[in-house]
Amino acid sequence: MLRRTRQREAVLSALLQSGRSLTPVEICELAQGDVPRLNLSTVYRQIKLLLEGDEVLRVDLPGQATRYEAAVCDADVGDGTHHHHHFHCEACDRVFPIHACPGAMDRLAPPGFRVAGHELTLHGQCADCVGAKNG
Amino acid sequence: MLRRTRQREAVLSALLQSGRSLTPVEICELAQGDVPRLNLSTVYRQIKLLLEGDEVLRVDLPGQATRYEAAVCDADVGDGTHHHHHFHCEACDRVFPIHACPGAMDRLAPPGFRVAGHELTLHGQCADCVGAKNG
DNA sequence: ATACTTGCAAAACATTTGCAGTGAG
DNA sequence: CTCACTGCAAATGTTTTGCAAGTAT
Repeated sequence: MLRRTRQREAVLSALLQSGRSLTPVEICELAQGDVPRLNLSTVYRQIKLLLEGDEVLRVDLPGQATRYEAAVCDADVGDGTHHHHHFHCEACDRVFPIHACPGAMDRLAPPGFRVAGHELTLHGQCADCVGAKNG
Repeated sequence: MLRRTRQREAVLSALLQSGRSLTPVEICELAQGDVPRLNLSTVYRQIKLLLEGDEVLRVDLPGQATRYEAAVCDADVGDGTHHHHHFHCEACDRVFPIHACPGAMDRLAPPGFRVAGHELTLHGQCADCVGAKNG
């Protein structure tokens, strides 16, 4: 059975409040705002529990450290689709959710292939980093 | 410039002969059949070079160690664009190149974001596996 | 001969685990 | 009171790097 602990709340809260995907280290640093002595091990243990409970999603971008995000992101569309994509900022290395989708990808696959789903990752610079560079 | 070395051959050869995705450790063990003193560091260095030359594909399955496979793209288009995407077959676990691209992704990013590029991964079942299942 | 490559060891980074102490139920 | 959870340190696993020696061109 699962206990309700401050650490658990802090981890989930960090994920929810950030509104984006976080690495375990980022989660730990954020959550330490609530629980200063929070340990990375505990973050990993909570992530594992939260994954099993489908409260967080694993975000695995090729070549990047594994990140996690709250399963119930902002305003959840009621249409049943959690579908979204990611933007990876090459400057600050943060990952943002993108609630848009070009759709109709199925045509791209070779004939005979059955497309079950897709992942799209944009990369470049986020608004913050574009701003920092130009101004 | 790139030199043609026994280690480079051995790494590529291991990938080609196995016919599947391998972890760096697996590659190293296999390639040591050709070059006994082959080192893991060298495998990683060769992988990096081979990735840049599009001779090898990275296969990143969530929760598993990163694997690599030979990018034996038959008929390679000579139109100057190396841009392509990937299809991951959930049945046979192979990765295929897709020489098509929906394009115009830049609109999907939030305002202020600068999009430098994108990666698209389709997943489902390849023609072989669809055929094997139905017939 | 030149300088890209290699092998080895050690560093850097990511994730897990043992264990004694803490705290939720 | 119990037992799951926590913090810390140390183990494990993955990938990168410094450097002297090796080798393709």
